[in-house]
Amino acid sequence: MMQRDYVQDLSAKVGQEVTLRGWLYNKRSSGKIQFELLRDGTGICQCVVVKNVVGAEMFASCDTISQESAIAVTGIVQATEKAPGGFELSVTKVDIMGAGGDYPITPKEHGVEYLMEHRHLWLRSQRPWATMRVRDTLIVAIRNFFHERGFICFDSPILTPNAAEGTSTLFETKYFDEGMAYLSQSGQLYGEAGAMAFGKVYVFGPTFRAERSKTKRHLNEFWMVEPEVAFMDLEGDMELAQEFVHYVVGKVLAERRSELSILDEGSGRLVQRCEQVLKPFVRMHYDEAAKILDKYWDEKLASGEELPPTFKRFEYGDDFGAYDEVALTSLYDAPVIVHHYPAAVKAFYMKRDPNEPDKALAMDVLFPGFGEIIGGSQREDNYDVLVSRIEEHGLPMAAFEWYLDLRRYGSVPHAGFGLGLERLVMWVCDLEHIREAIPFPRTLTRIWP
RNA sequence: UCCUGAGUAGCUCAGUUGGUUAGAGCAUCUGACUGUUAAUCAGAGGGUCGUAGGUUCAAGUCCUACCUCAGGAGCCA
Repeated sequence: MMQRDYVQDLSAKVGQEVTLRGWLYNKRSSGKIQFELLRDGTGICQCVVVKNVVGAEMFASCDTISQESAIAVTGIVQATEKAPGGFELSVTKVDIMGAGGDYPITPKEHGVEYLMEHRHLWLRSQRPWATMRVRDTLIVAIRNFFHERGFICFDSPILTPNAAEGTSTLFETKYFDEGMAYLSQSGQLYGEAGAMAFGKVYVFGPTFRAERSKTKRHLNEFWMVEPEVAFMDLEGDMELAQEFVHYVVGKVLAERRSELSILDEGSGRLVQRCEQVLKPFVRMHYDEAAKILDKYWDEKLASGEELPPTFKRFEYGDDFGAYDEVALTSLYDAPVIVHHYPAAVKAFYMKRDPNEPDKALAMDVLFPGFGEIIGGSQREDNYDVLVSRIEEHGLPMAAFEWYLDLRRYGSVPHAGFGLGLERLVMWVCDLEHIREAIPFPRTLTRIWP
């Protein structure tokens, strides 16, 4: 591979001549001196072009370079406080490799819709750049976390013959002569097969939901990581979820400080957010959470405070709505795990607590001021019970024959959870909308670019 | 699927009670400037006011329908 100089390595090359290759991010010119900001993917470097150093001809041609033109700049690395980032290049030579033309994203305000229409170019800008680097760190941390603990990566199919939970609306496509196939909405059931084969596995892949969701927390295509562990109960599941969050968010704090600083404009707010979730999680039974919410809404309603038109008062037995999750987590400084949800509002495969038959051994991890990031449960491991659950939910038994085999042959207690990658990226980066947490979002009204 | 709001220059927006030739900043082009930090300063070009219809002497502004998008709810991760 050819010798390359990158912006991120400049601190070790002060006084040396380097050639940076990248794109013109922005420039300022002042008659006989030009400041060109070169972006190479690893960072941004200010390049100083002085007329009587490079000569009138090269100076004039530099003056014509438009935003996002591809350039190779040669010069001496200088340390200076006047340059953003602390280093700049005293330019001796500039090669224009590809002209830029009228670049649609100018260094001024743009609306989100306009930026999304140019997402393929917007990714070059600072905020998406920082966000995607945080996302990358989270992905690597997720894989490392599981590998360090003896999990193996166990890919589930994306084309599946049936709905996993039988509830969500799925994308469908023709599958040769086999009828319809559906894009996977969860790898969990396959993960359970993996857990019985390998003990500890994690499924990490794209997930598809054809719901007509229209909120800032929903994508129709997103990435989900789903660990599944044999011989683990709900208690172990909650411990794993906490350890997992601490590990991956800890990696962001260790490796992506400068990206967080770009995202919060140097306020340090994002670091504080991350440190919040490194605390021990608050755990509470659904009944306790329900009591707290009852009191919370009673007081709110009594105070006469105006509530949003879509507000619906929580009642015991309900799953939590968006307002409930935000309300509950606002009372604590750390994530909250709610467990033992009413079985009626949860999926068929979740095991019920023998001591509280109307409650599922399920848990959700709720992040402060945000809501659900993780949902998990101990799975039903008894063959007869599982069969009757499938019947109760009106699901086609034949489709679950292979799944039932897992209970026919050496069934054991097991548990797991699912975490939406983009929800985590969104929370860590404090994004306004989840669509900024993935390179090319797929939402109800967007499948382009 | 339900509720709310918005569409005016390439982009972000202003546009009063309906009233002359629809404005600003940025971007683009021309010029000035040797330390700029979204550089600044002077000038120029740039518009079927989402679409269709209606009211009126007169519509960006009022009315009706439609289209598109955004925000919120539900569904969930």
